[in-house]
Amino acid sequence: MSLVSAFRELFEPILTELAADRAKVPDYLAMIKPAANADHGDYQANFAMALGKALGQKPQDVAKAIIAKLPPNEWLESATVAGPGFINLKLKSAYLADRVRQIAQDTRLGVTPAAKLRTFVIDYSGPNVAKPLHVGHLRSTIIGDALVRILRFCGHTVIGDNHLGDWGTQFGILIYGYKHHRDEAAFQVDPVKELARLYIHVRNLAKVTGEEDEGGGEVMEACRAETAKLHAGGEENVGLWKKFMPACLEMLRPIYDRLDVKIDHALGESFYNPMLAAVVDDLLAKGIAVESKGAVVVPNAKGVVPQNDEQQAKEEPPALIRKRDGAFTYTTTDLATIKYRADTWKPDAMLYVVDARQALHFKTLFANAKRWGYDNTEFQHIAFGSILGRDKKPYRTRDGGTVELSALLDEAAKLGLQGYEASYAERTTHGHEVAELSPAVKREIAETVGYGAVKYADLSGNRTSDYIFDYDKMLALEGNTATYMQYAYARCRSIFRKGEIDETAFHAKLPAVVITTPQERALVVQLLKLPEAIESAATEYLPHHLTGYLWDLAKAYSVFFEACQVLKAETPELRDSRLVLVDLVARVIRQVLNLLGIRTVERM
RNA sequence: GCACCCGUAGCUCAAUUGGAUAGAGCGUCGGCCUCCGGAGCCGAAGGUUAUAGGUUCAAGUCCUAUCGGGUGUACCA
Repeated sequence: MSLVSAFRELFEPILTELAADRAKVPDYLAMIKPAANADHGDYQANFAMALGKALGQKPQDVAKAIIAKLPPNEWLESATVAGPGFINLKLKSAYLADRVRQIAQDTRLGVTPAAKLRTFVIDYSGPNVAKPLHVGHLRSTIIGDALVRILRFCGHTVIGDNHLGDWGTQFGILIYGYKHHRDEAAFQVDPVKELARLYIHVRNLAKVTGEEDEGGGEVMEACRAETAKLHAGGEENVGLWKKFMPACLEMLRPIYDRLDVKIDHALGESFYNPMLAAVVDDLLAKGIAVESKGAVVVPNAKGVVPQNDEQQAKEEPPALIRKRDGAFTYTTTDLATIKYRADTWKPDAMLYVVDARQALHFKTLFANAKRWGYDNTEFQHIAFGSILGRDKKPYRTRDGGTVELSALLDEAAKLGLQGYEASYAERTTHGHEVAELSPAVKREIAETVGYGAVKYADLSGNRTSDYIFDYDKMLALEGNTATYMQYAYARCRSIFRKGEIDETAFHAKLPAVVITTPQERALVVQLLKLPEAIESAATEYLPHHLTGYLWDLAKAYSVFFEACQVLKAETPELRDSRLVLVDLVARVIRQVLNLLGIRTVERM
C-alpha cells in the first residue's frame, strides 16, 4: 500500500462523518498529496478549504476539527494546520524505517497491482514493411513499449499489436523491381538483402526522395499499377506479395532486437483487407455511413456530413471509408481493426501510440466507433510530438535524407563507448583501480548506455510536445538522462563490490533500517513514493512521470551519498542499515528503467 | 476560413491535473571536497508564467478575447 492510500484510509471515516455531501468524499480524499515543499512535512491534505466552503465554516476550524478526530496511531508524527487550512502531515521516522525495510523485502518493491485490473490493446510502432525503419517510427515504438511494460507491471492484461503497413505502394515498388531488375541468384541466397537492394534501386530510378504516392514519373506510374493489381487480387502480384512478406518481416527483426522490443501481434493492413467490404456494408445498413460526392463517408465527430462549400469551410471533414474509385481507406481498415480487436480480445481500452498530427483522424474514428456500438471501450490517442533537429526542423541527415534507425543506434552506441573510454581514462589518471573489461562487456556497456540515452531522451519529456534530438544532451553525464541514472546504479553496485558483501546472505537476513540523518529520511520518503509514481504514469499514460521520479530519487541519493558514509559508517548497525538503502535504490532504479525499456550495467 | 496543440529563467524542460514562496539541468558567478566512482556537493544571480479581462477561498493550470508559433483540414496513410 502506498503512503497516500494509507492516509486516505485514515481520513475517510472522518470525512464521511463531516461532509455535507458524502458523494464528494472521494474528491476530498484525492486532495491528499505529497507535500509540495519539504518544509511542510511529508504529505499535505487540502480538503479543508473545500469542505469549509461547503459547510459554511472557516477552513482552519474545519482542519482543526478533523485533526482532533484522528484516531491514535503509531505512524503519524504530527498533523498541523497552516495557511488558509492546509493540513501538513509528518510521518514518524521509525515508521518510515519500518516501511522501507518491508519494501526492501518485496520483489515488487512495495508496488501492489492496480485495484481494477483491465485489458488493454496497445497499437504501436506500425512501420511500413519492406522499408527500413527510420526515425519517424522511433517514438511510437519506444513510448508504446514503455506503456506495455508499465501497464503489465500494474497487473493489467496488455496485448501489444504492431499494425504494420504491409499493403501499400512499397509493394508495388518491390514487385516492379522484382519483375524487371532482380538478381535471381542473389534473391535465392538472401531474399532480405536483395529486396532491400531492389527497393532502393527502383526509388533511385524513379528519383523519389520522399513520399512515393505521387510523382516519380513513368517508373512510379508502373509501380502504382503493380500496387493496383495487387489490391485487385491479381494472382501473380498476390503470389509475389506472399513470397516477399517473410523476408520483409525478417528485415524488421534486428532493429526490434536492438531496441529490446517484443510486440505480441503483427496484424497489419493486409490482415484486415478481406473484412473491409463487409465493414462498409454494415455501416451503410446501420445508417452510420452515407454516400456523399460519389464516395461513402462516415460523419465527423459532431455527427455532421458537410453538404455544401459553406459547411465544408467551417466543419470538420467526414472520413471516407470507400473512395469514388471503390478503394477503401485507412479509416476503413481502422474500423475493421477495432471490430476485430473487440471481438477477439474484448479489451476495456484501446490505445493508439501515434503521431499527434493524426489527432483529427482519431477523433473522427473514435466517434464513429462509438456510434457503431463500441461505446463501452475507452479509446485513447496517445499522441506524441515530432523529433526535430537542432535547427527545429524535422530531424534529417546532413544531406536532407531520412535518418534510418539502424544508423541512429550505431551512432548512439559509438558515443556510449566513447563515454566509457573517457571515464576509464579519467579514473585511471585519478589513481583509481579500474577493472579491465573484455571487449564483449565493453560492447554491452556501449549499447546499454547509447540505446538507453536515446530512449530516455524520448520518454523524459511530456510526450505531446516536440523534442530536439541531440546526442550530446541525451548522453550528458549530468542532468536528467539515462546515463546519469545508470551511473547512479553503477555507483550503488560498486559499494557492494567494494564492501565484499555476500548479497545472498544479506538479502536472506535483511538488516534493520535506522534513520539518523535528514538525508537518510529524505531518501526513504522518496523510495516509498515509487507506487505513486508508477500509478500516475499508468493512469495518465505518461512515462515521463517515471523519469521525473527517478530524477528526484537520484538527487536524493546523491545528497545522501555525500552526507552519509556507508561502508565506513560509525557502527556496524548503521552500515547495514545504509546498505539496505543503497541496495534498494539500485533495485528501484533498475526496475523503473526496466519499465522504460532501458537496461543497466554493473560497471560503466 | 475552421479545428486542435503550444507560448514558463539566456537555452532545454518540469510543476503531483485548481493549492502554500513557479522548480530542475545546461550556461554564468562564488564556495566546498587529501572521503565508499570528481560523471560530486553547497550557495548566488536569473520570472509580471505572451497580453488583457473573468470564474474561485486559491489560477502557469479553468473560461473569454487578442498577439505570436506549430499542426491538421473530402478520395495518401
